[in-house]
Amino acid sequence: MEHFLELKTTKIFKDANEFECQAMMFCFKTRFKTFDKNEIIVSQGDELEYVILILKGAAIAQNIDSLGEISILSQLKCGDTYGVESAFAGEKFYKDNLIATEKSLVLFLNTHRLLNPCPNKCKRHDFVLKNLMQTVAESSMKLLDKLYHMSKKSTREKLMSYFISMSKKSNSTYFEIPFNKTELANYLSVDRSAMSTELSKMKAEGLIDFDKKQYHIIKKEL
Amino acid sequence: MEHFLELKTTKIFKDANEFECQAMMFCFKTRFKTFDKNEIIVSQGDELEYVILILKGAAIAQNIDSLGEISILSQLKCGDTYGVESAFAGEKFYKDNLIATEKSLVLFLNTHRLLNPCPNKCKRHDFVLKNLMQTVAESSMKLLDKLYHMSKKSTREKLMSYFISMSKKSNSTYFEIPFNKTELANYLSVDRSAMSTELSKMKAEGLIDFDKKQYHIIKKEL
DNA sequence: TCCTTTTTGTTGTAAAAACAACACTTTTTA
DNA sequence: TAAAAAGTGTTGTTTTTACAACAAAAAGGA
Repeated sequence: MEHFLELKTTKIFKDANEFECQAMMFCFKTRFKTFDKNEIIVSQGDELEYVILILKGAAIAQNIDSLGEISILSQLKCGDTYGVESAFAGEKFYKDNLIATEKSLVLFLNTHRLLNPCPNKCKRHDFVLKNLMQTVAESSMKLLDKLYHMSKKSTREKLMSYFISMSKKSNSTYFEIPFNKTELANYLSVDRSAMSTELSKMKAEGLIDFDKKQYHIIKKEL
Repeated sequence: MEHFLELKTTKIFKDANEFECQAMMFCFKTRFKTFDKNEIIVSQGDELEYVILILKGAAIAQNIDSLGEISILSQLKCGDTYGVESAFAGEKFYKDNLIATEKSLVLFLNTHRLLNPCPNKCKRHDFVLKNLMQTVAESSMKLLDKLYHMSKKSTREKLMSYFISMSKKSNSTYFEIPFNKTELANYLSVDRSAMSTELSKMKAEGLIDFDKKQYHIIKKEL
């Protein structure tokens, strides 16, 4: 089957064998399509007919607000989906432009077929739904985490909140974060240079230590 | 059937008739329980065995971090659920204390029964899952909205971003918001008095007008 | 109705963050 | 490997925000 290897690595289809995948491609009226760098995968405001699954490459979701300002809301990697929440929430249109940031292979899954009972009663359909549910739930919890850090007043508190949560996840005061400094500042919605200054202060005060993406919480204080 | 009227008003069970509800109470190993004001419904760190559905009353989810600081993460009303995202994401423990803020009636639904195929193959089980999926997706989109507003740098931008989004939802420059000023400040994570000052300025500059919870965008500018 | 509580707007001050500009380092890629 | 690009830390300045304290208005309860 075409692209089975890529499907197998995604959270959504990880449980299914080649035959089942093949069958589900019909269930979900899927189609594969490749996009070049900077090509638009879906456009903000277009009818939400398909949920998107990135199989190769990467993409960004960018939103243009009514003041004309562009903001990048998320970065999608292999295995990531776009539009699932919107589809399940009953939205009719895409909320963002989805743009390939490199040559990408994308799978389109028909939202109607996804949301409604499978006409073929295929066994694996329920697993896919459960997997989708899991990814939605996980992304929701990630949003909650981010919100929790961002709701802190000062940059230092935002940083500490994030570090403590990362420290908990790795069960150690030593941990690695998935961001460089610039990305961390974006994640926490603070000015990069101001954050850099604060990090240096915290290091000087002996609260934390860090090198590249490696961090160490020494004292849990503010 | 006991408490059918309350169940019927929730998003989760809205599709089901009394007989089906009755059947599902067995499927999900549910139990009803009443709580007095300030009683703890579930405790942070306890095993996540049940998803909670508030049928009467109200509750708050409060989180105590490792610095001992308490923060209120959400306020639950009738029909609201707690723990669904955690359950579907495979979390093992409750992330917060859930505390009744008034005399409340609560339904507990067994997470294992919810997540796995129904042994009774009851017809409505899938609808409940779909409804749950919808509520999770909707709450996820609400979080995204909030995050979008909060990521703006200045208080004025946060306010404008929120107002524009509320205006879009009601298809009018006149709209009502679900918050009083204090609650709005909490929602946007800004200081109430600073926000009050900013609102007054915006009114004086002729950008917006407001009275109580009624707002009007006059000019979409900053 | 009156009294109490909550909500709201205002002000001044202190603290913090954004911003801009720069040098230096690391990473990428041609 | 050299050149270009991206990332990082530092500084000083300006702007914004948080904080605190208060009075007035509105809402709720007895």
